[in-house]
Amino acid sequence: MDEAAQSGRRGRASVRAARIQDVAKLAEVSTATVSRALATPERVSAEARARVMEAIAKTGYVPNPAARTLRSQKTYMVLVVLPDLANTFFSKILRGIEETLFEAGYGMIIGDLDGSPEKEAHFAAYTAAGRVDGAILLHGHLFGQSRGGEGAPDRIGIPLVALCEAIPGADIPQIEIDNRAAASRMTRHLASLGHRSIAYVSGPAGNILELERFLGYRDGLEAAGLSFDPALVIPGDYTIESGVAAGQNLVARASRPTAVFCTSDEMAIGLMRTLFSAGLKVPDDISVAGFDDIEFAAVAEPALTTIHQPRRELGQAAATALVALLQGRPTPKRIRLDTELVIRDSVAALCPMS
Amino acid sequence: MDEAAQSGRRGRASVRAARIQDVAKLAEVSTATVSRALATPERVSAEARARVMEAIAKTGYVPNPAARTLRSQKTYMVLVVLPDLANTFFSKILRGIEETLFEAGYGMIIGDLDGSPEKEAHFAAYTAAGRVDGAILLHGHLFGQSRGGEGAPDRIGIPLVALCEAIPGADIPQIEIDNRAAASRMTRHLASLGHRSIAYVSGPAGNILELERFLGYRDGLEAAGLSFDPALVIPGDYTIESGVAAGQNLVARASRPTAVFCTSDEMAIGLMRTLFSAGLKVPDDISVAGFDDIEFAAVAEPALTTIHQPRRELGQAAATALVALLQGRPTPKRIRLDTELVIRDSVAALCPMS
DNA sequence: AAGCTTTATGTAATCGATTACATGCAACTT
DNA sequence: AAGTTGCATGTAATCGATTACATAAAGCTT
Repeated sequence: MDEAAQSGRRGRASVRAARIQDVAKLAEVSTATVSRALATPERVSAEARARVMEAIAKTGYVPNPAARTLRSQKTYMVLVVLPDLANTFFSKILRGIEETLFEAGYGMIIGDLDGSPEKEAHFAAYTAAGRVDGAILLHGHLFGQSRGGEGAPDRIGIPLVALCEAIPGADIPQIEIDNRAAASRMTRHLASLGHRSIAYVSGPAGNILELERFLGYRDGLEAAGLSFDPALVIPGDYTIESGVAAGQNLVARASRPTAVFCTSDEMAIGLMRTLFSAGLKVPDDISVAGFDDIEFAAVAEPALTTIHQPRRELGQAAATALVALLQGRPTPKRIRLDTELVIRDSVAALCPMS
Repeated sequence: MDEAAQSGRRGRASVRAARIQDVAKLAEVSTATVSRALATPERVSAEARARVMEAIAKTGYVPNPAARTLRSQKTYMVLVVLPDLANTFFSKILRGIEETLFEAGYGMIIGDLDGSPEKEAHFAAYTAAGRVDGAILLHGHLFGQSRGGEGAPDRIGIPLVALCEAIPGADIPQIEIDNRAAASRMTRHLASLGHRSIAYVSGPAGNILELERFLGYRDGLEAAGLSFDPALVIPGDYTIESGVAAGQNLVARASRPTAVFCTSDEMAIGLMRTLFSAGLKVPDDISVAGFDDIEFAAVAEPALTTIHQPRRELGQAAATALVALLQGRPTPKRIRLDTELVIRDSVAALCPMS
């Protein structure tokens, strides 16, 4: 049952990878010296180092990660857990994470929950099994424990960082934007254009982001001297489909709000779709605002007024914090990056006549 | 320099993970029996197995992947290399891959080239270092060798599968759609609606997908009795931005085609954006077709006529093929999945008057 | 010059699993 | 009853690195 023979590849790529022993023999030093030449070059004489490097180049030696991990108990791998990879909001965040981790010598494993929380257990096992040195969590809670609960100990035992969705009660660094302030800002922007009836399309119930943004929406209403009307809150879950559904909800109403604040661009785009199909015009008949500033926001028709999140920077900040933790350095418990109100064409001043 | 003490976590999560020895001791068997109870249960007596299982449950034992890999030379990890994670086209493919790999007991590492081919070397090192058992390549060529070149041996030495972008001359399974036929189909569809001047927004030069689709475009023209006009080919690279640029190109022209076939939905959406900004109406003034059928295609304004690719199924098929390879089973060299022409609102019949 | 430090290197234990080989015992054959 | 076969299990080698400890040589101190 020789694999190489069986697959008919013998003699091709089946040359065994070089081991540290091969390098040591070629350089006429011990394996310890080879290892040191790579990890702590200053502790090896210049000539020995040169011979080792030459031997490495000649053999094409690459340290075996499994052996290295087994001995040093370090995987140089980080797990990134996110709720939905298909959500374009995350891709640029991942970029930021990946590039920062890469520079620090870490690889990245992506754990896509794909909307099914059961999968979380699967990825929690990754950490438990020691497959990764640390994890960045974008999905709003810790492994194992369903939710907060007075200082429950994190049974994971590896450094964690929460990104975007702050985890209440967890004693780990949190990297986020000020969702509440941003939502308030957008609500006030709409109000400042004369809108007095501003609907709100929410995120998933119980979601921390949603909580914050909802509070911001209410803050904004209050600051503008508008009263809160529960009938203007339409449930959503950040997906295009829920935006479409919210649009249908809106279209079916006898009296409609003049502006709609969707807490994700996906929902805003889905919602606009429904409005168009119903013959309504944006922003003439109704203004629509989004949140996130994904790539498609700028090219939507009409171009979407939204809140810009520094996605790449968020990823970088989270990765930087995690690497600090992994290297035993301290890191701030809470990092907040600034958002920006991006004014495009989907929101217009309310015509006094309507 | 005790890490646990330093980070102040001692006594919390710093309980050492259970090893196979701990389980063996508790179950009063040897480590070999524990290992066998997990890998080949039928070779262990029922009672021993029961004791082992109980001990595993009690200790929460999870085999150390590094140790397992070191000994068995299997990582149970697969690398997926793709050109651009931010391209929404890939996310559902990844889903299909991930779910299939997961069922087969494999994990997935994502290698995002992020538009910079240099990164390929980085991920090639993953395979060389034995971090993964196999790889799925979505970026159109093999590692190391820049391009084809008469039967160059794959120096990687691990099973590979090409997905979406067939790799010419490579002796590995290819999973794809019939890009040529699909492009031809769309071109004929446009022609059948009376369009005689059909522009083509291309993918990146040299890209295999692009090659195929371009051939399909020409097939379609020919089938419709239309002659090919090089002036109607506008360069693109599948991104929104290049679609925007293609739109500007179009707008600037004195005489415009009546239909534009964009070889990605992203480009189609970007292009429509530019047309709107220039005061043109889709599909009244000009018809626009896409390719891929990403999520946003259905909610674009107007909804995009495009080619639907079975993305999840493509991912599943690729993963299935790779797993077969990894397990020494044969797998077909070429798998082609069907596409579908999705007719929405961005393409209209040409008004004879114009 | 004896003793101490520093520097460079080698030897071998170690990480935690898998698995080839050995062993003991029961069941079966003739 | 002796020999054969097969099953369940244990012993120990092995994967390929890192690193604690040992050692040797060179440089310093007084």
